[in-house]
Amino acid sequence: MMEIELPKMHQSQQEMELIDILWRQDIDLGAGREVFDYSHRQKEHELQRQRKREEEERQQRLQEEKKALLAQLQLDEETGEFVPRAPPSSQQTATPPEKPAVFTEEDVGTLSFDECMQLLEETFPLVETIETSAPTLDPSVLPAANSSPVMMGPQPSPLLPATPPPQKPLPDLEQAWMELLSIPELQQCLNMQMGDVVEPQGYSATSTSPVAQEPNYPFYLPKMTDVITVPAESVCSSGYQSSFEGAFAGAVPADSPDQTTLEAPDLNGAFSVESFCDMFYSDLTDTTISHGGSLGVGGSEGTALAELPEETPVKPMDISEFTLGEGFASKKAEAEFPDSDSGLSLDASPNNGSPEKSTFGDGSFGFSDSDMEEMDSNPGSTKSDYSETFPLSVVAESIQGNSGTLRQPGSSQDQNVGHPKTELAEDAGHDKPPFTKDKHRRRMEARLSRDEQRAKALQIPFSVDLIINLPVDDFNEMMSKHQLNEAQLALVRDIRRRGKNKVAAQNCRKRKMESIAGLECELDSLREEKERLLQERSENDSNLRQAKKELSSLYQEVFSMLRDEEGKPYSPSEYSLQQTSDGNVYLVPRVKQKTVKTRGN
DNA sequence: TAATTATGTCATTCG
DNA sequence: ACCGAATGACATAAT
Repeated sequence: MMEIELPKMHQSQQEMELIDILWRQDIDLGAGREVFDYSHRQKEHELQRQRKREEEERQQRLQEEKKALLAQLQLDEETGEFVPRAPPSSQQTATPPEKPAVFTEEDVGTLSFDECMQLLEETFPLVETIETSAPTLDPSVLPAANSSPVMMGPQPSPLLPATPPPQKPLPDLEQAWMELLSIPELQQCLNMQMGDVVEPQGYSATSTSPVAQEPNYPFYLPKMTDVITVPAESVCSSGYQSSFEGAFAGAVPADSPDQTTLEAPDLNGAFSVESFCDMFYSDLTDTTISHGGSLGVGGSEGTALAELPEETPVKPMDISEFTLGEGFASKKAEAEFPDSDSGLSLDASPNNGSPEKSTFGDGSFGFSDSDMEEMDSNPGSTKSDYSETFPLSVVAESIQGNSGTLRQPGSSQDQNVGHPKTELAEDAGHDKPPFTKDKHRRRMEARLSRDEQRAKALQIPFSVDLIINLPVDDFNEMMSKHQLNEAQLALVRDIRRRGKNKVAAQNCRKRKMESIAGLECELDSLREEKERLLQERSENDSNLRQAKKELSSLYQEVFSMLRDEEGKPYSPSEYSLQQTSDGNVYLVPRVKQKTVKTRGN
């Protein structure tokens, strides 16, 4: 997108690096590096071809050797780190050797790959051994489930189940496999290898390192450049094959109907990436999804596989995304924000002319902050220009911090791995409007970095963060150390003011919300108290009524017991009983107010 | 398309 | 008087 133009505009090394980063992200979208730097890419292609050839040769040698003696394969592979790597170009080839490489490195004392192979050969007839590869998949799952939890790794599991059922039902082979598996040593060997294979992938999926592409070869960690250079096909193959090949070299080939008769070594060499992918995906598409593994997702888009390789190398984190195919576009978007840091490029419109920006970038101090504002406010063009002009992010100082946070989007991808299915479903749907949320994010990011853009435009030598967060003294000191023109000073002051005010506004709103929440809470408590008091009052009223009632009955009882000198009862209308503070009760005439002392307490 | 929400910014006030 | 924080009001973008 926007970034594409950058290289042309800025040739500084730093920017080139940034471009690289962007490209890695954009690669997901399907943007070829050539877009950014054609010559560079060509070089990479050449390198790739060379590597491919080398690896192919190596693989051939290995195969021959393997035929002769598997044991040697181990040694060879270990010595040659690239052997495992071979899969990228001709993925298949590496499969058998890979196991040994991984296995042998870590397990010296345990059963060697060669031994395992021998066991297999013993168990199965020569020709079938190869065919068994397909059935192997089925059994492969079993051992994993039984003994090693590692097997549960997202990638292997989906693969395994997918291949076996559709390809070939070979009951005999399965039985044989079961028998083989029953051998504890073999189990151990397989498990370990699976573990090796799976774990790295799982790890890689989350990590940003390119390793993800090459899960099978933990030792082989291609540099970013290497990864990029790897041809799309090679990557694709490596990504997938490596995942299970390590565990069951023969399995994959077996899937392909044509190659059933081939021997394991041949298979490796003969296998073309495309065929492999086709076979694989055709199967996977149906079955894998349930696994939720990244691979399963990929299955949805079998056709896209060819494209995968290109994109995958750049994005280490998601093997799962392979399958997405179209979904890549969306992923691109995600990836973009992260790095695009300023995310300025987001709004970039095709129309945007870079030239104007260049003037900007030159640091035309002419425009003040207010001017900048106007430009920002300007709907399409100006803003986009901005973004284009400084897509790469802010000042070098701030870059690190920002980029760190921004890259977390990578984490988002990681999440994708976690929930590939949903993501994929969404992504796969639309190629053209790949991201709505992305847009939002981008804009948000662009917004955040507005001041950063301005700072970049005026070539402010400080990071925005620094400008905003530095204590007054330090800030003044920093300013004094640099000679800034008026526009720069004004901008720095504005940035600091706005930045602080922004934080203050956020705090203020936060406080306000908290205050509201507190008031609501207080309101609730007051309501509760009111309720309680009302209930209490009603209880008191009822008690009071009861007391009055009892008192009245007592009064009447006492009063009725009183008699005058003649032994007649007093009339309640003429007398009443009253108790004084001292506790004495008197019979008081109601009218005359004449008191007669009846008795004392 | 209008209403709502979130956020940034400015102007002003307060300590 | 100055500075920074706090806050009301407004603008803008997104939902």
